[in-house]
Amino acid sequence: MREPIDPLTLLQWYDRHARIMPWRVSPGDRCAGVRPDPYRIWMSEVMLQQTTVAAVKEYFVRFTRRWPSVTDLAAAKDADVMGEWAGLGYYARARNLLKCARVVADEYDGIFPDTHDELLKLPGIGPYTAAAVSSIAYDLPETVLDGNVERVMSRLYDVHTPLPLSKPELMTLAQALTPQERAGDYAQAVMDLGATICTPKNPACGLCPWRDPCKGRLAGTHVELPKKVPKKKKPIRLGIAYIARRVDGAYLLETRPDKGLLGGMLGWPGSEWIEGVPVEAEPMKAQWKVIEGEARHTFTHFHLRLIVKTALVPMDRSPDTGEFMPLEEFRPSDLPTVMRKAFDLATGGSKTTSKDAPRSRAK
DNA sequence: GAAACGTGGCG
DNA sequence: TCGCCAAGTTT
Repeated sequence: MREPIDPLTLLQWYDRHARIMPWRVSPGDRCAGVRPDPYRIWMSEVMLQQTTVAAVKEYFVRFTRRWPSVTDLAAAKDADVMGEWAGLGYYARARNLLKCARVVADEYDGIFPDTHDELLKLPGIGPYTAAAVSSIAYDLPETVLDGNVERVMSRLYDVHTPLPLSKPELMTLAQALTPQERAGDYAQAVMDLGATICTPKNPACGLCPWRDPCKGRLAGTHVELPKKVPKKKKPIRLGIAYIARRVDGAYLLETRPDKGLLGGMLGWPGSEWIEGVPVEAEPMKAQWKVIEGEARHTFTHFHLRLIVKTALVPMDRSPDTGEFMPLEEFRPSDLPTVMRKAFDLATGGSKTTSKDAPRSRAK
């Protein structure tokens, strides 16, 4: 061991190579005394849970423009927050985001707590996010252990124990490296390293500030680390979605229950999604017509093939399930992606991806 | 500890 | 087409 693994080496790399993000205070500005806004750090960290930076950026800008402070967010309507989150996935995050904002506004005077333990009590904040907010927003020497840090530590110390069994060991190693000074920049630096240099495939070891002391690279095993327990294969489920349009243009929609898949989101009424043949579940009496093709979508633990049926219904008939939403209140972008795919199939392939179009009237 | 929980990009 | 992966948390 000729050369110790030094956090300062990484900080120097970060000073030159830090990525620019809408929520980030660059190391230069940080040095000049600029402090990050804990509200923005918290929001970015929740959005970044299991989600790529590229996907998050747009949502982050949109959310913080619409709700600039935690008290603004706490006062928002549930449906507005869920609609704004639509498309980002893992919708329990949006429900917990709002819950957390209301707790911070009501019980913490609108100020996020700074300690790991206190942050951990808040909805939607687990060990990673608590450490991220504590270190990045408040510069306390907490250690973040996300997928990037797991990969970097596994390679740096040539850990062959598979995840998630190796987590405690990786945490110990990561904590030992965490500096007392510049803890926030250091946390972001390890994650930037993992995201841009120490990548899952084709790591750019030639550019790595920790190239020389890296035990995995020395052993030649780095590319196969971290080891992971094999994943299960995804079954295929089938379902039917019903898209009813009233003659005045209103669509029949339902708000899904808070628990479970797509909880709290807007969606088309439909059958259960099961591995066998789905049972018809028409939300109202009508001339239902099958649309040719199917909407395909993959969730975390199953593939879905969704048959879509449509109907045009008169004004004087009420549904058994769901409610008609006036055309001027309906934005396809408020739907989770699978529901938007069903809508696109029903309306003839025109893609509806933009959140830019405002509701034609607010009320 | 295991399973549930979304989505899009990439090889 | 398909599996892997991305700044995890909750139950």
